[in-house]
Amino acid sequence: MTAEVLSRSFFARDPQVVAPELLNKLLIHNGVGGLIVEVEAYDGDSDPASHAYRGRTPRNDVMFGPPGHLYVYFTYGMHYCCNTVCAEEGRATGILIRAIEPVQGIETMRARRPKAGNGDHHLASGPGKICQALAIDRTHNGADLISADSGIQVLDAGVDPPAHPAQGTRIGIRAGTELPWRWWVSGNRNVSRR
DNA sequence: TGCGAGATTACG
DNA sequence: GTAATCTCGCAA
Repeated sequence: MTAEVLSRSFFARDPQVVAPELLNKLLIHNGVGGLIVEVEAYDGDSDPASHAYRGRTPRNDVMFGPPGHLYVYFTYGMHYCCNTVCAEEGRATGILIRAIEPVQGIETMRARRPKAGNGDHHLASGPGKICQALAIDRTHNGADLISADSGIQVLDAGVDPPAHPAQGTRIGIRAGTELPWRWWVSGNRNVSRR
């Protein structure tokens, strides 16, 4: 399998452009990961659903930094969610990785997700589940996805994004609910809501 | 310094 | 339908 690290410039574009192109890319942490099959775009100070909507804070600081880094946040007292930072430095955008299709290290994922039951499509079919399955937490906030140092990378596995990804509104938000900034691989069983 | 809400998950 | 669980960010 060919697998090349994505370039910084791949991420240095509008999140609404990058998001559908992230579908079928490989998210890997230390040999454990899979194909991205569901994403949501968040567009900084123009997007009322974004954590950055009300300006820069310690929590959302990474989103204001250079593209190609990982923004990890903790929510509901128990879950981590991870995003890829996009656009130019100073503009706070992120793409929430909502679901992946397990490909590598599936047994490791299963051990980390004892509540997943049978079926690979329960291992990482949600943003909190991904971080459990890939062991991503706040220590990975700001990790560089281009450099290999962090152990977390987004790779081009040689699978093209879908020519016609499914698109709809984002999940779990109160504001900006009308914006159609969620994309997923149509029919994939790993998508968080089917 | 206090308090409300949260880009969720799992179980009843 | 709703409990679990804790951090952040704004208001006072």
